[in-house]
Amino acid sequence: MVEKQLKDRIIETALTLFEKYGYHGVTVDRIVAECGASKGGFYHNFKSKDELLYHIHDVFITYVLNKAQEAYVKYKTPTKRLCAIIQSFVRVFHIYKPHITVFNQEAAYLKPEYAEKINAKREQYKQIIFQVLREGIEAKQFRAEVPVEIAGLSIIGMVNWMYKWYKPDGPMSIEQIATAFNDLILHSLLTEEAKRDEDISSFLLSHVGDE
Amino acid sequence: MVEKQLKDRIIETALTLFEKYGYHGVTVDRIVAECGASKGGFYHNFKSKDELLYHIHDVFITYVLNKAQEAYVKYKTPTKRLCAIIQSFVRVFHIYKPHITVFNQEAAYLKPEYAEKINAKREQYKQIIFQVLREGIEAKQFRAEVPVEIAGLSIIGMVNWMYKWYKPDGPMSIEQIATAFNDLILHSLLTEEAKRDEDISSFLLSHVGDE
DNA sequence: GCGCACAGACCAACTAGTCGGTTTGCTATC
DNA sequence: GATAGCAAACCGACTAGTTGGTCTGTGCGC
Repeated sequence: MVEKQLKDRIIETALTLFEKYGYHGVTVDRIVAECGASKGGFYHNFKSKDELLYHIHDVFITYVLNKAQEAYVKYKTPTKRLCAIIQSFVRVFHIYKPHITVFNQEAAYLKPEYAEKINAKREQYKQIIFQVLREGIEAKQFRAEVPVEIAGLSIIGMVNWMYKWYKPDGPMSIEQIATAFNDLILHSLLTEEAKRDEDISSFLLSHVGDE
Repeated sequence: MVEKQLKDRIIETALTLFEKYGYHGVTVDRIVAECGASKGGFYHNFKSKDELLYHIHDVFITYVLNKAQEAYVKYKTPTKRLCAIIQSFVRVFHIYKPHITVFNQEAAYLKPEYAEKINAKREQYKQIIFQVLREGIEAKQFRAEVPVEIAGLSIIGMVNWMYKWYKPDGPMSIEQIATAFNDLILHSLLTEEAKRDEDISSFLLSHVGDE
């Protein structure tokens, strides 16, 4: 624990390089050179370059899926659940931006056996979002006309897209971004009655009753 | 015009393959084999594999940028402009889905001189969206609290993300998807007054005054 | 008979992965 | 607490296979 293990150093270096140059734009030789390791050290820790790619994917999706499940269990109303899930999703960019970039860019290059595992978790995540949206409509918090699949995929899309523009040292903090997303998303989902609910409208940037 | 030229056949084949296996997952040999051409034929039409990648990027971004500019000129109010731009954006998936997949997945592998040209157009597109959002806030059609950049990037993100899930033979038509997007986006942007405007609320799935 | 469009054998460079060997750290023994 | 023994961690030269790109042609329209 005193020193960073080689495996971690390799992952860290690989992430930085993959994020910038893409999986195929970086050779194993480059990775090991950049972190002062060797070919042998690399293949002692990973079965293949593919396994490293899988590992990066898995760390991120496992983490974010856990966070969503935690948020789902912790809160009891659809609106609160959705906001908590989105907030946790956005927050991940703070720690895992390079992972997410690789996850969104290089998934196509995962070997079938790895892709299968990752896709199963990806699918689970999607289903949680869909579930919350359905519950929200059921509970009359979200508009009945909202198409669950489109709305769910839109949410996933707009947050995931952050990997193209989010800069940790940008003008807005990660919490501000999460709040802005929640405001936009809730405005598009909530029914008029729900917006008038004090408990719910607290997630909005401005309370509709204020004017 | 009587027969499909080799260049077009190469592009078409390359697109199908790139979409499925990624740019680096497909060799030049594979492309030419699959479309009954030869190495010579390929390099007669393209300076390099990179140029083919650039060409695919350019066709799509040029097309979609034109469509956005046309929509902007054709309509005069922010809401109409935004809806028309989004509609045109979504419609592109009907024709250019493989282009868009490659565009979103493989941009990192463009050689610097090509990347520069593409990014300039990409930036232009972003600015049109931002502009319309600013105009909408100015005209009091869109809520003043809406953060222009976040909202703009969200819109671009959610539509672009379609490349991950859109299937031409899915349950919803491209027009239905466009309508659903517009409904979600307008609900998140419009002021309460604007929603009561007959002319504007016609873009919503259900008119708020109906209840 | 000239040049454009294309064919296909060939090449040089690159890269993931291997393999015999060395170092390091831990444990049991005296 | 020195030492021997041993396994895991790590090194780096080497290899086999792959791939973008070249080059010498060849057929064909005008």
